Amino acid sequence: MPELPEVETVRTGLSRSWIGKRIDGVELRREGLRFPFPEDLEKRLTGRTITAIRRRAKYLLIDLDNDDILLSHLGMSGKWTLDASDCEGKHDHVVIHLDDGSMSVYNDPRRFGVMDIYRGKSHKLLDHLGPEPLEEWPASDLYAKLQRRKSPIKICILDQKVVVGVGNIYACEALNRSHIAPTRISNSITMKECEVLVNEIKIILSEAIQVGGSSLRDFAGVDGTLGYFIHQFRVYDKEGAACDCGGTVERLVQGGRSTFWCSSCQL
DNA sequence: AGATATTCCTGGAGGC
DNA sequence: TGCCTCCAGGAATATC
Repeated sequence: MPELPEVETVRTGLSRSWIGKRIDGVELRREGLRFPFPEDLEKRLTGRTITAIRRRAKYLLIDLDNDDILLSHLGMSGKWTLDASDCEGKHDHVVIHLDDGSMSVYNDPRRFGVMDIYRGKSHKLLDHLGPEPLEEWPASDLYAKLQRRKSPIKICILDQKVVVGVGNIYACEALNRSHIAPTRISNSITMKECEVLVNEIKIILSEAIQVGGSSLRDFAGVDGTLGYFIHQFRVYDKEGAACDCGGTVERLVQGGRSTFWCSSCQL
């Protein structure tokens, strides 16, 4: 579900409520999500105070007062709810009880999410990740990576080794705004086009963060509020609709996933 | 190494 | 109403 703007929206929401709170209890309702939970997860969380919440790519990094880090990835359908009134939902997998008496609930129907705890600099899932698009990310870095590859550009920008945080929606939207066809083979993309694309990715992610991300089926902020960026979509899930240029939005499948684009203005 | 297909899982939508 | 198939915001893994 969540791409960088949605995860960032969750990070902000969790930060407001969690920082400075102590975890008084943890309930793990199943063995794990995408991967098994570490055996000592409950023990390592209980009694700890949350000191900060960071984001790396689409991962939430929850810093604890003993230098352990709780890692949470929302997968396609994961959702954190703060101040939850109940935790008996069918897919309520993890419940955290805080010292103010509140409950935070992690719900994830498809269970593609990840929950792990680690200490130190690196984690297996974070090791290979590419640059953060909203931090230092020069177009020359993207250009160099695209030169070495021979996949369609859409596939490349979804690859977290090339750049992190861009998922299917924002990949489609950024390519449309950049007037680059998703089918273009990566090593045919010029430096000039990389500059445009890097710029558009930065802009679209920033704009989406400003309005709380995009709410399609599952996504909502930690208090249930919806993200409004869906109203800014120009191509995503709009097959047959008119593009701004007067052309018609088309759909194709790349890497088993839907791509929406306009062949009139994306070349 | 890089490209591609497969895999995990549930639920909603649409066809009949 | 029910049953079926297809599709969904991710990304590790195996295979060539």
